Amino acid sequence: MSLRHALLGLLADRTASGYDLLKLFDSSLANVWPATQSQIYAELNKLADGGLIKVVAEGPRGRKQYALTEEGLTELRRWLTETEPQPNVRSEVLLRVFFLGVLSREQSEAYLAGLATRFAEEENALRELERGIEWDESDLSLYGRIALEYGLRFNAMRHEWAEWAAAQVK
Amino acid sequence: MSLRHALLGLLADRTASGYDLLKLFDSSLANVWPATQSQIYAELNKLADGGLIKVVAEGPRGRKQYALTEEGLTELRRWLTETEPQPNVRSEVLLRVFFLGVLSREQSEAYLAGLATRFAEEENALRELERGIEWDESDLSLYGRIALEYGLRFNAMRHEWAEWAAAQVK
DNA sequence: TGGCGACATGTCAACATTGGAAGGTAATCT
DNA sequence: AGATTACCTTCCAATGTTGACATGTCGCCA
Repeated sequence: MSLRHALLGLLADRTASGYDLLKLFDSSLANVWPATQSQIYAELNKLADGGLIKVVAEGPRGRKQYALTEEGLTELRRWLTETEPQPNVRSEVLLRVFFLGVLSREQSEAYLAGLATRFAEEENALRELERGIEWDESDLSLYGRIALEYGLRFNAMRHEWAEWAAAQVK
Repeated sequence: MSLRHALLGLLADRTASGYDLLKLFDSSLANVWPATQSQIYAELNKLADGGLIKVVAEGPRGRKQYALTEEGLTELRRWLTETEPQPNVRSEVLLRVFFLGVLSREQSEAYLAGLATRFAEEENALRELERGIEWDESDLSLYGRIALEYGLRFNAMRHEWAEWAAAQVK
């Protein structure tokens, strides 16, 4: 379960409430590890119970500001250095490609061409996103940029692949 | 839920038992849409209840040979042409990269270099896989090759990206 | 003929994930 | 002052996913 480590990672940078974290997930982690509000609040309570994070301040409207504890930081480092990431494996797009045989060649080609367009659009959206972010000299900026570069290269690759695939089908 | 459509897709090619499908998932779909035995057998029963597939023969040891029905094929086509694939979004690798700031620069660089190696190895494993498959002129071969090409390009891209990222950190 | 490995299906508990409902407080705008 | 919007948390039902356990049959070969 990576959600707990995602929360620890965000709290390693700065303290935050569940509500803050929810927005962080929607902005910076939306394309990496999406999470819903129910999941986040539930996990925060578990982490607090387990002593990996703690409430450092209570604000208006029942706001609870969480901070990472020593144990939490240790656990985050342990996760990074001592556990293997499980390869990201499910791809609905690829699954569909597998079964294009049930459509006509024309339909398949159109499908793949549509994918190419979509990927190009996503690449552009990421470039927009990149421009909208104020990068500084922090670690989060450095690694955030590296993650974003991954997204850019990923979409460029998929774009080219889809065009190549459409040509193959033809 | 794509599992049901994965099953429909496999049955579009030929009839098969749950056991056959289980092995197909482990071989051809392992890197695209993994599924466990419990999931497969449960879903087959639901699909049969819903009339999307039907038992066409019973063999020894309680073996049930399933085939796609007209409704099943229609549903598979509908899924392909009329529904949007939800973008493949979770990446544990990328999530980890986001939080490399809690490690030292040396550790981070080593981590990224390790990724580069891993991706290169995966690319080689896919090439092995490619050689081991007997490609014919069927649709499944055509689209299977296209899917495999995706994997090859994907790993090449990740390999280069990880090397670039390691250099950035340095 | 006894045993082993492959074949074949079914069931269950636990956890992950989604989406929504519910309930409330503080700040801001008109 | 009243309405709206943003803030903030908790709970729940439904579904997806994993891994393990249970159960039994058939074919082969030593």
